[in-house]
Amino acid sequence: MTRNKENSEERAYRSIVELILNYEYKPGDFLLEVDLSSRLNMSRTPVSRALARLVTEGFLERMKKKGCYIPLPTPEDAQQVFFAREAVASYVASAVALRATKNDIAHLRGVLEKEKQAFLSKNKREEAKLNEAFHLGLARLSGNKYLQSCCRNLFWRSNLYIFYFDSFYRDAEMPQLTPAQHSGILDAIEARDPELASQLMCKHIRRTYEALIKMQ
Amino acid sequence: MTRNKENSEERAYRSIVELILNYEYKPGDFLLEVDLSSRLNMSRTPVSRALARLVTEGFLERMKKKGCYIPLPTPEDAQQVFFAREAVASYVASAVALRATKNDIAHLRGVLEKEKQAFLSKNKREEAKLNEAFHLGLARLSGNKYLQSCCRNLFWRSNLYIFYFDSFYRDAEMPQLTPAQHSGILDAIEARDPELASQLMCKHIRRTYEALIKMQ
DNA sequence: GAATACATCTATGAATACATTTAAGGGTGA
DNA sequence: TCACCCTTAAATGTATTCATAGATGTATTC
Repeated sequence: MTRNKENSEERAYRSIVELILNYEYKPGDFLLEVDLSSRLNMSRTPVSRALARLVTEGFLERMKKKGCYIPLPTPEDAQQVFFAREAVASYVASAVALRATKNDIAHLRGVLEKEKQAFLSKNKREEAKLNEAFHLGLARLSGNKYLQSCCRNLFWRSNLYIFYFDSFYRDAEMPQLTPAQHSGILDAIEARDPELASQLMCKHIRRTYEALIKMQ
Repeated sequence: MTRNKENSEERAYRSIVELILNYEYKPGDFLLEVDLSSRLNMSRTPVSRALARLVTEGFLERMKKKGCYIPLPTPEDAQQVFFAREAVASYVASAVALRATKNDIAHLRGVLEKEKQAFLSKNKREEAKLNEAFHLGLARLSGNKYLQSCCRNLFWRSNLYIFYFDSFYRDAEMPQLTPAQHSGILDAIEARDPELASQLMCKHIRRTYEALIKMQ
């Protein structure tokens, strides 16, 4: 498989996400096209297109003639994001329980193993990455590209909250039972129990949400 | 409420959708930027951006350096789209059952009334429009902008199939129990029965899907 | 002193010119 | 005849330039 060279828009897209994930911008900050284009050594065009994509994906918001910005987290919005995630991710979990091969499951077990280690070593960045790998991995295994893209968008948006609160409450540990919960979901999938998998996923997301609002 | 002037990208977006809905393009056709820009009397820029948006929304697909095109319907893809719609729309229906006001319900009843009339007069274009109004109306009433946008994207994509098959099988009536099914869903919502509403929505979408594949 | 009209500034919106990629077609050699 | 490569044209990708909306500040008038 030849890895095809990515174009500027793609690079812009990835770079912008990376910048956000590295706390270079905080919610409410405007991501200005000229700033970004000079920062990324390219013209405004690909930057502008990348931003537009991030907006339609729900990762950013935009005010006309003002710019794109990282959405300000609000309790209502968080509630909506996590509720939507519950809806989609639980469906995904049940679908995966019906479809996943032994190989798929083994792969996810590997992710969970690394996640546990990251959790023990308190490597939050790595933890977040592996959390994403787990959830988006499941989405991929659903075999449904539409559910996958919904999941992806919702996951990112919800991660915004985790990132945001995490950065302001670094001391306050998220009550991190995440790896254990993930493990339970995967067990249900391995047992080919769609109902249980769906239910556990729902609970998992709800708990994450509840942990979040308690931190506030 | 001052109706704010829409910009070129927006106009391009709406025009392109309109062109597709009027069968000016068929699945597999490339929507070329230059063609569209001359057709819509604007430069390539807003057209290109509108197309990009339609692609990220899943309405169109793109081959690099070749163009954007209306996706070729395949049974597998149809299955995925409708399955995803089931997942999201059923959740929406249950949410609406818990939230809708008398006013909301009255509004939807109005839509259904018109839909019935359109059905009786065999005005397919109008029917499709009102079908959209019903489903996207529900999505809006879910009060969850994320579910709403998922619904919207999935609905449009699924409509592609309805449009496509409809245009090739104009004689073969879709076994149109749609208005009756919509009515049942709305009844369940009015009765504040989220479980039933969700279930009926699921069935409704599945039936639409099954009617579709039978036509093939 | 407040309100309104006007100027200005900044960032995006749009048009245009230029570069690059890639699919496709034709030619060539095995 | 088939496979491979080279050419080329067509469409997008990118840079640049110009236009414009929206916000903010400022002066003028009542």
